[in-house]
Amino acid sequence: MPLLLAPPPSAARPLLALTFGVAELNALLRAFCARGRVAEARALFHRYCDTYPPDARTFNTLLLGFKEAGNAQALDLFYHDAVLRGFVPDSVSYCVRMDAYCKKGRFLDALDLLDEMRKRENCRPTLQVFTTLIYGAGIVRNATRARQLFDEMGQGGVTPDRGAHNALMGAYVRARDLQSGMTVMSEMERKGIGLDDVSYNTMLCGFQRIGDLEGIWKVYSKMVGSGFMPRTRTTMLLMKVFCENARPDLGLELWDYLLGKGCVPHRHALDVLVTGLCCRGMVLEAYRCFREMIEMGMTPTERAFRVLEGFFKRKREFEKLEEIRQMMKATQLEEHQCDEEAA
DNA sequence: CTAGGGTTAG
Repeated sequence: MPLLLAPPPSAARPLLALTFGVAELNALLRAFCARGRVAEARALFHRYCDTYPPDARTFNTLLLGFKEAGNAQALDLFYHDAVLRGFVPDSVSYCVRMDAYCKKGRFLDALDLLDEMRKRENCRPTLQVFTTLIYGAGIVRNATRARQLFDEMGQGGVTPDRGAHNALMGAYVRARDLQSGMTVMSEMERKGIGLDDVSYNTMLCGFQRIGDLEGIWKVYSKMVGSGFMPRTRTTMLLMKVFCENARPDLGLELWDYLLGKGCVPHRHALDVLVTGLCCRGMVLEAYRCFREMIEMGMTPTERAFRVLEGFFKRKREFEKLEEIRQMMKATQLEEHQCDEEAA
């Protein structure tokens, strides 16, 4: 769709002229960038930059837009053009550019920017800047450098937070040093920095990749022990690992844990669990979970239904077969009614 | 909502 550039609010409409300024322009640019329409954002910028003199936020918003679009080249072009217009980059500008480089594996280029920003009066490396670089070191599998940056941050008076620890942990995991990753995790606990879904997911992913079920179990036990509620991604990872390694009993345990906490697992978690349980002959347990999902007011996927249906047929459990068919029909009907009410 | 940390292997 072609971009329609409306003329700026004219003097004949003073109310609009008063309420639209650089802050509104920035919000507009952000809205376009957030939808991946950064080219249009840039066009808007060029169209209005004379009417509403841009501030640092304007430039940084566009830099961020290019970064999120994965377009490091356009980002560089825009950046240098902005500098020619008199833009003075701040910590945020540097951070965004560094992150764009890091995500492209250009860690050394990002480090050059660190040197450059240190020479400037108006900015210092911030928590986000260090975290970005630690992450960047991890991308190029340089865990040693990641650690150095982490220590350097503390010496520079910037206290590493949960995100910085997670970035360091991720760097160790990428470098296949799971042991050091676990040490970081313990450090976080010792310092009273709570672990979050990113922390758990980082380590679990690492152990999964090298096929270390013991490691998975260690992290999982830690998670359950502290009463943490995993988010969808982590739940799915655990469910798959358990069920695909002939341990649907552990998957069932996870299921019960989540329900015990009042959490409603994702529908696909049930797919994996039902399949895993049925394949190990635990059809009644699969049926129980299927029922529980319906009792929570959710409709299992067609896939979960088909799997369970198939096993009941095979076992000639015609009563149960009929029961789940009815349950499925009832919830689908209910959903339909909800849709209609919403419409 | 102007910035950082997780997903993916062959």
